Order: sequence, then C-alpha cells, then structure tokens
Amino acid sequence: MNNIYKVCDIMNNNISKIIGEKISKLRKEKGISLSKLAELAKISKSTLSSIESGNANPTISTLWAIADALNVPFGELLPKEFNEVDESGITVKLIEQSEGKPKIEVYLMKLEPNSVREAKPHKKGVIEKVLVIKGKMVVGSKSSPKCLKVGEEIEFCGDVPHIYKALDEEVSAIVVLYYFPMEIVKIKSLF
Amino acid sequence: MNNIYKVCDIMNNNISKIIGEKISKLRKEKGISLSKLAELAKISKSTLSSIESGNANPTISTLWAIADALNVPFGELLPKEFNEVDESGITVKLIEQSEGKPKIEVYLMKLEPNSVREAKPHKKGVIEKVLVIKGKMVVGSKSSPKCLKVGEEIEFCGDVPHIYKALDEEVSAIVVLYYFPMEIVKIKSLF
DNA sequence: ATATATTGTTCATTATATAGAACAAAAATA
DNA sequence: TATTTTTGTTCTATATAATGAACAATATAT
Repeated sequence: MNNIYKVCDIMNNNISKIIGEKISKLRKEKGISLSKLAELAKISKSTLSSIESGNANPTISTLWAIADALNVPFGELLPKEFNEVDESGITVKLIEQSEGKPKIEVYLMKLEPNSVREAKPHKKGVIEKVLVIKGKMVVGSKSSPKCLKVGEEIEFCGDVPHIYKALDEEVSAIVVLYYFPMEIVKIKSLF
Repeated sequence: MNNIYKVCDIMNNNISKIIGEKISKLRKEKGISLSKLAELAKISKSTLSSIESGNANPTISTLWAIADALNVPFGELLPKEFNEVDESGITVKLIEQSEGKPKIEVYLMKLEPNSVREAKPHKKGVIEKVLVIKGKMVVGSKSSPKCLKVGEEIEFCGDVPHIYKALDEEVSAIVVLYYFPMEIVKIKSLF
C-alpha cells in the first residue's frame, strides 16, 4: 500500500461521499425508495445502497443510469468544481479563461447578503472589471470603492487592495480579470 | 435531460466514447503525451489508453484524477448539459439568471472560427450586452454590426434581428440580456 | 550509425465494482 | 391480529476496471 493508493482512496472517499449524499437527497425529493430507483436505473439495490452510503467508487455508466432514472442532468450528481471557492458567504466560480493578449479570466461571484471580501492586490497591470447581475454591492479599490446596482459596472486597477461587499440582499456579479499593464479606473452607469 | 443523449448519442456511440474523445482532445491541446498524462493523473497508461479509445467504463475516481491532471473542471469531460445549446459551431451556456428589476440572463457563448449565428428579435425592451473574452467577432443589429476584439463590449436593442459572427479564430464572449424597456445602442472600446 | 528513451497498444493478472441472494425491520395488506 | 410486501443493508459470487509488463514503432540522444 503506497502513497498513490492512499491519496486515491482519500480523494475517492470525498467525491463518493458527496455524490452519494446528492443522489440520496434527490431520490428523497422525488419521493421514491432506494429499491424503486435501483429498479428504474436497472442497477442492483446493493450497488445503489453502497453508492448512497458513500462506500463506493461508481463507474460512469452506473452514475449515468442513476441520473437518467432521477431525470436530472448528470452534473447534478457531482460535487462543486475545484474552481469554485467558498469563503465566508462568497462563492467564486471560474467561467472562462483565455491565454490571449491580454490573458483574461472570467468569474461568477455570488455574495450572500452583507458578506464582505477584502482581496489582496494582484500583480501590477491587472485590470479588473465587475458587472453586477443581481442586487447591490460596494466594490473597487479599498480607498475609494463605489456602490453599484444591477446593470452597472466598474473597472479598476487590481494592483491595490480592493473590496467586495454585498448590501442587504444577495448579489451576483461577473468579474473579469485582464492581465496586462494599464492604469484605468472608471465607473460607468448604464441605466 | 439525459434522455436526449440516450437517444441521440448513447444508443449509437456511448458516453465512454464521448468522454474518451474529450480527454484525447484536451490532452492534445495541452500538448502532452498519453504516457505523461497517465503519470500526472497517477493512473496506468493502459487505463488511459482504453478510456481515450472509448473501450472503457471508467470509475468516477479515475475520471476525477484525469480532469485534475488536465487541470479542467470535471464537467469538461462530460457530454454537454441540457442548458448548453450547440448549433452550427456555436455553444451557448446559461451562467446565471436573476428575476430582479430588470430580469437578467448571463450566457457564455463560444463560437468556432468563422461560425455565424443570426438571431431573431427578442421581445420589445430587451437590451443585450456582449463582452468579448477571446478572439474577434462581429456582433450587433443585423443592419449595423460592429467588430469587437478582446476586452471590448457592445450594447444594443435585442428587439431587432441581430448577428454573431466569429472571425478566423475561436471566440468566447459573455452575453448579458436585460429584460426591460429601453433604447440604447452604443459601443465602447476599452483598450 | 548505434544506443537510449518515449510513444501508444495489447495482454495476463490483480483489484474491485456490480449483481444477486439472504436478512431483519418496517409498512402495507388482509 | 397474522400475512404479505417493501424497506435498506450485508454478505458471497461474478463481472470487469485498473494495473504492470511486454511489445513494436518513433523519436531523441550519443
């Protein structure tokens, strides 16, 4: 038993546990029994039982059959992605990235009401754009943040400490990082 | 849901084939050999070989290890989800939606080189914003579309026929739909 | 040119995911 | 009430996913 197996086992356990819980939750929401779901998915009860209890490492075909039987998209069974970070009520998910000129990263940021994130400076020459999709937030350089509402956007140099703060409702925003040297700080109100 | 794929893909090919092709494609894009990827993912060459060739039914832990080694989110290896529409080289995926005022929908649009999409008018009072993340594209109302490159964005009334056209490289763009009555058409160049 | 390393595939072996039967407990039936 | 059905779990047996070695074909190095 070497390290590789050890690592695999640990990883596997976490994923399996999350998947198992999701399946169990979805099944109960649909109000069907484990036996019934196994029958619908055309897999054995024992297999489904071990998957739901988290002591399994199911194959893709088995999972697919379960998703199909539950009538949910496959991704519904999976844990949150690696690129999805959750800290103190703020979730950041990488949507898209490009290695062009400039290099770009696009994130979907979700903030629970009144949550705050203080971000350390990025490298010199990083421009950050924030476009508010839902709610109201205060965002920008820590020294002079601006209040934005739905549809508004801000751009600022990412190389200084900056802040994201949701007001008293849930907030969604698209955050775009441009990696190249510039110095623009402006705010644009669309509506 | 998955029924669609069951009918369209799985009956003929199968999930394994699709997954195998995706992994192979992603690996070649990264420019690494099968042997190297197997090493990175800490799985055997033979396993990876059979997965890529479509003659396998991998476990979730194996797939997870491969996604991790490729440095892509797990979902990247899977067939497209239900919210992802593919037509003539253009993929549109719903990223986020909000029922606020205005109602907003955010999409990630990916266009293969030289692909074109002509969209029918939305309802009156829909404003559409397009932010280019990668490549160059021609976008806007069909009568007066504009050419945008990375970092540039356009807003236009969605209630007229409009067009999305990639130039000779792959294009990614964030598309935001605002559902409320207004009449703005403007273009803003950031860089 | 020869030697060495790396490519991806195929095979036998090993590890393990799934199936199927047996089981007790809880519901549902009579 | 007693009987039957259905619940989810836990075994053993079987099917198969993953491994590691052997392989020919290329590529790289000496």
